[in-house]
Amino acid sequence: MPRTKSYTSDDIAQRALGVFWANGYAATSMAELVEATGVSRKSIYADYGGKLALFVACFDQYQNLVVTPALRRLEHSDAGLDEIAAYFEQQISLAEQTSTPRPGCFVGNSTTEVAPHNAAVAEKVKHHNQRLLKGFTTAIGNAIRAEEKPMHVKELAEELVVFTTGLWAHSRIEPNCDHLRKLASTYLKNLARSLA
Amino acid sequence: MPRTKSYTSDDIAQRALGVFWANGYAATSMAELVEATGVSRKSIYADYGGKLALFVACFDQYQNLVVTPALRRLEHSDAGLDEIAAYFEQQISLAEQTSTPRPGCFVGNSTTEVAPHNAAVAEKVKHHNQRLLKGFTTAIGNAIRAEEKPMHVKELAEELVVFTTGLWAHSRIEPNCDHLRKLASTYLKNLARSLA
DNA sequence: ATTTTAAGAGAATAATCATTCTCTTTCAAT
DNA sequence: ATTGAAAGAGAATGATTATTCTCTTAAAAT
Repeated sequence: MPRTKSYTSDDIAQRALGVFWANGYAATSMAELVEATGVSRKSIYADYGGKLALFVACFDQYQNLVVTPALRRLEHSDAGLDEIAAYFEQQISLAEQTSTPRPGCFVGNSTTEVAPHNAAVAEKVKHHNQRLLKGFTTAIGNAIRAEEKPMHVKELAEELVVFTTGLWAHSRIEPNCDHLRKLASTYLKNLARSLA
Repeated sequence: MPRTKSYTSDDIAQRALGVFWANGYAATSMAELVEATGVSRKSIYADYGGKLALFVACFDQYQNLVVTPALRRLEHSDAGLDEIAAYFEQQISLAEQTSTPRPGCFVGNSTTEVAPHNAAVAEKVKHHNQRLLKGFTTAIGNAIRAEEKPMHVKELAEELVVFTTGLWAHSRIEPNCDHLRKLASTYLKNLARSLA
């Protein structure tokens, strides 16, 4: 009778994510993916059909493995500025485990490298940004005292998404993670001041 | 006697810049460069030796053709927040002449796509960011009234550099330039408020 | 007009992969 | 032990594309 599979498609994508994240799409070869996943070309092609499809699947893995854990505290209805800070700290401490050139944010990298050429990737990028925006919006909304006017919460959250994109881009070539921490905390400090 | 050259090396790089900027490094072929520059392979290779060297040369062209004009007002010793706004407006109105996927910022794109793999490009990126930082630092410094404490001018300027990087990344996939304008003006409005 | 070098056109070359194919090996169920 | 699908190893295949080469054309100076 048939031998049972020793790994799932997700296993492949999880391991492929690490390579794509570190090197980008174009600079990652199938040979590297075979090596990094420990799975033969035959099986990769059987499960995904090709390099691009595998890359797209990595977005879901990135959400599961990186984004969801990082947003764990932020994605509660009572989250506030501390939970935004926790998101930054989580991602920076992750970056700290690598050295320059750091991987940065898989989504941010794909925004410039792949999304302009590929609709499926562009869609995933948009979805990620909306997820981030939603978390930031909740947190900033909660940080405003109820008796205050609603201000422009959505606007401030959008600003923060843009800043975040820039921060992870800088993280690629910034060797000093404490500098990244400083950038994040200064931004949040000023944000808090503007809400007071 | 010898025929004189009908174009300079800079002519080649200027035109190549447009292609690299729109498509990125990897997705630009020599065939496209030959077509876009109107210069034969022979001459491109004679002047630059290869695709990567040409790409690196495009950084200087980007400075000359795009960055320097955009920073014209900002790079005066008496520039202030209005001159920062002028930089944003200049770049956004440039973006407005294209449609999504927009080219974004040539330097920002290279930060994620090429700089991690290439030291020469990483150096150019760093240089550009320092140029931007210097202009922002001057402008923010001038915007603080003399009788105020010096605050953290450098820090605020660094924040703004990060935000700027993020903004141009977003510009790649944001169809609505007025939205980019809003993001920039809101940031500056809050910055002004924090200086008051 | 002739010479001389610049520059082009575009055909070869070569290298680099993504993808496919062939041939084994492995393992689980009988 | 045998069988049958699951994977693997890694050799072809094919496409793409950077780079080089050959041959021709163009124009400027004499």
